[in-house]
Amino acid sequence: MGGTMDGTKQRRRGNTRQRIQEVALGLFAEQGYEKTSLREIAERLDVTKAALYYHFRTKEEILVSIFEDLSRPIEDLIEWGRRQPHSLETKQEIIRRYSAALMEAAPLFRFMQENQATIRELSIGDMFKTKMLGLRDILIDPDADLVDQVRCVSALFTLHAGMHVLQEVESDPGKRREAVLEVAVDLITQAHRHTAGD
Amino acid sequence: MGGTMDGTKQRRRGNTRQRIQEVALGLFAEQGYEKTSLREIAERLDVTKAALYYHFRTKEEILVSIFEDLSRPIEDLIEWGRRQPHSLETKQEIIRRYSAALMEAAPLFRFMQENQATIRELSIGDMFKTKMLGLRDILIDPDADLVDQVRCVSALFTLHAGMHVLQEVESDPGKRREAVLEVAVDLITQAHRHTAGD
Amino acid sequence: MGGTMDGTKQRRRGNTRQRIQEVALGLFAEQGYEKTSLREIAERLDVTKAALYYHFRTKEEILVSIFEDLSRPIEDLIEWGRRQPHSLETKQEIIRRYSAALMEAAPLFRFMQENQATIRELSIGDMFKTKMLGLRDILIDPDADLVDQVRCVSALFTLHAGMHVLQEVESDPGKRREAVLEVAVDLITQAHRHTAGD
Amino acid sequence: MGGTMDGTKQRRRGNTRQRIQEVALGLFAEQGYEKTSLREIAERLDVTKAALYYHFRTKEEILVSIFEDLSRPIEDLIEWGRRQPHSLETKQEIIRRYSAALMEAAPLFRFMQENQATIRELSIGDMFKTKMLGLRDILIDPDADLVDQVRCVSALFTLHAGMHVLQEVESDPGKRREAVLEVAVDLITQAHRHTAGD
DNA sequence: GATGAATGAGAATTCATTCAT
DNA sequence: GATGAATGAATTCTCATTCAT
Repeated sequence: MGGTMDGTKQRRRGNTRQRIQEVALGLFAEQGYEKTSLREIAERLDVTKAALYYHFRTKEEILVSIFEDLSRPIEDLIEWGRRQPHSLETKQEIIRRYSAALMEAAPLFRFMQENQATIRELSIGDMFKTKMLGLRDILIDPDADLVDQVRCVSALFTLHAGMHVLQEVESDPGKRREAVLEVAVDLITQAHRHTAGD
Repeated sequence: MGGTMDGTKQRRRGNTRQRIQEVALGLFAEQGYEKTSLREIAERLDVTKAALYYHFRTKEEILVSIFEDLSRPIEDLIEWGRRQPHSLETKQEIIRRYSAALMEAAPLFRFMQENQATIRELSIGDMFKTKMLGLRDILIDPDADLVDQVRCVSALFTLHAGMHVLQEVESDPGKRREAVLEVAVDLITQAHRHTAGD
Repeated sequence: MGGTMDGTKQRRRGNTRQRIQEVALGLFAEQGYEKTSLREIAERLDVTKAALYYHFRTKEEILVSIFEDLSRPIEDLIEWGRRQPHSLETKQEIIRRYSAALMEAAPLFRFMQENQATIRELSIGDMFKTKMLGLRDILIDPDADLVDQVRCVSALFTLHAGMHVLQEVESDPGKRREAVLEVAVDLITQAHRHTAGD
Repeated sequence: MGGTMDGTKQRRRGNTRQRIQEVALGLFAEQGYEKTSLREIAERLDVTKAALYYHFRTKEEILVSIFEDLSRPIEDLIEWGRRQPHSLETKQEIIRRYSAALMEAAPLFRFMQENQATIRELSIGDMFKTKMLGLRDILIDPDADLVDQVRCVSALFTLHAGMHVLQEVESDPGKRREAVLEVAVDLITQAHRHTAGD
């Protein structure tokens, strides 16, 4: 009251929307979407539930907005990939960039991996599926052997899952990521070679 | 069968517990654990909610009982694996048998994959984690390169995820499974060769 | 199974009804009537809920039967008191015998004291009230001063409540009872003297 | 009152919390705590059950809040008593004031007397016990004869119980209270005289 | 940009009770 | 003398959502 202003209350100005997204994503990733209530989100932000409704029309919209904001890099990547020749180099680069994008938005993707059942019912389920199919179409040659198609998918899964596993074996996330990346690139490469006869 | 009467109501006798498990697993896999209410399960069985509570003490107990019953083959497999030499042949056989076990209890494992966030909070989360670590300890050589360790984990993930993907590319589940299996075995084999110098 | 018989199962023969009453009273006194479920009673007896219904028609009937069985001495006491002259000696004797009767059926009376709200709604509420009025009519002279009437009621309450209090001050229940008895007799005596001018 | 509108719906504003407490206490006292459901309370207030949960987190919290609000005078009394000399006059005054305090919050204390079993399990059980022990410590001389200690406790019980009894004998609550008070003061006085040799 | 008060729908769970065997 | 299986009605409680202020 009076004074020059600073500190908690003031910093809040205008970025409540984003703070909601951050806190919500944190809780969604930690506990799951259904187990996270709006009350909990509001409490952690020290606002009322009604305040959330000023910024978002529904609970689902909070999630959708997070997804839209955080998945843009992946969208861009796919866009980029589409315009490249489907060469081995491109594929390898896609894998590398995809891995980087996953890391950037790690909580979101952890959430998506652990809440597939929920997501399937929600609108982002379709959005995500569409994106993944876009990726797949770049990586997978439609003429390829079924086994090689599986390899491509496996590469993708390896990236997705690799982030959260093996934490006891290797604690340095950088090294872990590198190893995961190597396996993924390897799988893609094998798949490509068989088909292209390269 | 035979005798004075049969039909729906009579056949029910004594197998309600199992019917609950079946229906519940179906719904859990389809909609997720939290989105499936006991009302829904009861309605589908044409009994009252209270009847469910005669057979199980909580909603969670229904899930736990399903898990315990259906995951026994995997437990047996791990037990078997532990007593074998950690040779390449053993590892390959483990992968093959594991794949078969996953298929046997496909709905359960689909459920587990799609509801990880839920499961993590529940008691079966720990049970499952323990089992997976048991499997990993058989497949992974502790001296192996980190990359090869990732390959082993990747093989496991490929099996898990492979069942539910690529349905548009190859509609025959048998062929799909074979392809998935080949990729997994391949990954395991690569990992083993590097380490064993075979 | 065959043999001479002994031990738990055999001893049960024919006295299940009574065992139900005992266990039920124990739980009713400990936790209250409403918080004690038939499931709990059955579990403690290692029989099924349905077995309780072989012996009693309702939950309330269990309580009623306990009350009827255990409050008979008090009924007898009142009967006896009615036929005596309403002299001081009689009143003192009534108090003494009543105190003894309360001790005999301590759990029942503890239960009744701590569950008055419940009992009021149940049929034993009326039974009990009738009995207490009977007692009162013997102890209280209708011509007596209001204050002396209160003294008589107070004597009764002192007996009822005195059993469960002062446990920290005096751990010997015998001494406690004696002290309580002395106060009660004293109150009755005062009340009688004033009225009778004795 | 003044302004454009009034009447039932408007008057409600802002005092719902208190109205819940009033209605709840009424029902708790009439029927007992367990037999009173939140549905009943809500219906009587013409709000939904959920509205109760906006104001109180649990059913128990409703009771606790009532207890805290209504038992403050007693707390104050004990505080006051602690600072006085433990003379006969103080003790008599305590009894008088305690009696007045009981009348002020009669429904609460009737409830507490008739639902002891319930209260024992709830958190207010301990709060109440602590208060009563505080009172006792003022009234009872630790060197006193056991019988005199009983007299003090008996005085307290007489006050508590006296309010609800003898309604058929004397219908004027004022006179009843006076008579009860006299007996209680008498008991305290006797106890004090013996010990102090006054 | 947010709050206070409330709702309607629904969740899991518990209970006394019933009845064919 | 007792059980196994089930029911119907109720209970406490939680949630996403709304809206006047």
